[in-house]
Amino acid sequence: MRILVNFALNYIAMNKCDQCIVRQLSSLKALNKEEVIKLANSKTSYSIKKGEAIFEEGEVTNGVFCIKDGVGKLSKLSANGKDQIVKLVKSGELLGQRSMISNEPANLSAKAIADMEVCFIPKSEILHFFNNNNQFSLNLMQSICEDLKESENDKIALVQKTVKQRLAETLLQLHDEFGENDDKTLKVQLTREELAGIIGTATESCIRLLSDFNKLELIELVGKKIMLKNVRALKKMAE
Amino acid sequence: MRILVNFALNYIAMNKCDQCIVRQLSSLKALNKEEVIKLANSKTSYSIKKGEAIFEEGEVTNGVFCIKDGVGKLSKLSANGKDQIVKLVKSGELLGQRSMISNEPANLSAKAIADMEVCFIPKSEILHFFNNNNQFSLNLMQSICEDLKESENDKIALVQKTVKQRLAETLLQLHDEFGENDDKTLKVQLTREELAGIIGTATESCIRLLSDFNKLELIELVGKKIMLKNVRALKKMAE
DNA sequence: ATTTTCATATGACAAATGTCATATTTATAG
DNA sequence: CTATAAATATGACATTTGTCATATGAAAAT
Repeated sequence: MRILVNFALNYIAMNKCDQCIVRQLSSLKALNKEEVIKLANSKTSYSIKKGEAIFEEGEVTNGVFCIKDGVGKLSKLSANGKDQIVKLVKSGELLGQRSMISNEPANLSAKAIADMEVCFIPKSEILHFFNNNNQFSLNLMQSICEDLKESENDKIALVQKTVKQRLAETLLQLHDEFGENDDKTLKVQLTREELAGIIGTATESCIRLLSDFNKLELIELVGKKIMLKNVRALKKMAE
Repeated sequence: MRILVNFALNYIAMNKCDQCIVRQLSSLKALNKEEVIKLANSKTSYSIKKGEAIFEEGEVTNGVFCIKDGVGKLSKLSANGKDQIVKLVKSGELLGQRSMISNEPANLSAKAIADMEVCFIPKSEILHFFNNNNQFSLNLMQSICEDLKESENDKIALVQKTVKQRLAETLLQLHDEFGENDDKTLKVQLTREELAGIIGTATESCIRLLSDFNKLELIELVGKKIMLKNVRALKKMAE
């Protein structure tokens, strides 16, 4: 009887995580059934409203966050009050891996750009998987390596490209990564300020260039939303 | 007899790597005696003259390089012929970890800034250690996380700080990381062009600012060498 | 020793970008 | 439904930084 109940409970627990998009897309895909059950029993779920923080710069998180749904930004506030966005994160990704591995407080703040559903996995679980599942540790490593490569390339783009080029590049990336709505506008809904934060420029410069792009018919501004009209020309501009 | 010879050979082999600075400072410190012997038997050593490349962007390296001695730069050439330096590396560090883990050709070129002594460790060895030694894999992971954090902070500095601030910051970092000669000048001997490549600006701008710093007595230019004269003021300027 | 080459230095100017002021539109609170 | 606040937009201007020209100094080659 006891065994049967445990089996049922585990079955329910596992299902919660086994079907999850994060399990399918992230390093967690390497976990076996047993590990997924362990995961399902130790995680806690949260809802985060647009604008709210998952964690702030300097906070000790002691675990990682799975993004089940929504979009978030990793950013750092500068002395002059500007928020430099380092990376956008979306469903299927993990958050807070770096600080956890380094044993350091978060270097960046994580905030929701669209309403989010996240799960928290305590550090002890992740380290257990890391030490007992080579494929998981390799996956985790590869995902951090991917972040590093992207960050290095961003760094180079910041120096070697103009703001105009970086805007064109970023619009294309947002389109690629997040897709478009039925009306062909970009699915990620960023304010001009946030977009400026990604390309690393002043909000006014960003708005001005969007206007220019609009006049050149590279894009169309539909209210606050942005529609890409000439992808080929944008690609050319980005180079 | 055979056993004795093997013992002697292993003893010699191990010594080669066991006493090495890279073994003491890098992720390799987690290796046990047996693993060090395995390492010593599979590595190959190279001398690299100042200016020469260890590997070039796009090359498949299939392993990592240990830096026994010297200083190198990781950089990427831009369309307009400028060399953006992403990171400096010095003795005790590993090189090419990211590409190896990601299974990708090198994203950056590695060149010697001062004559270097390096060892090459094949990928198969590193992966073997990664899969069989948890402390090693954790160390490797932490070192990549460290690179990621640094890269993200650099990215933010590029956007939020002026060229002047970045120059001040970089001079202080070079002093911290590489130390000074007997005559108090910076030990890393970079050309103005390379220094410009680190802070991400034009060579002329870099030279001009060094002149300004010189006039303000923040630094002193001793031929091509640089001596920090007012660290406090430089720190203030960097913020 | 002298020529040639390369790194450093500085001036003059142009281009890119940031800042501040101020509309105008859109969203939010009461 | 209006009042208020916030986001978007644009102009005018200042500042920073890059580019090109050219000079000077130092190192390398002949």
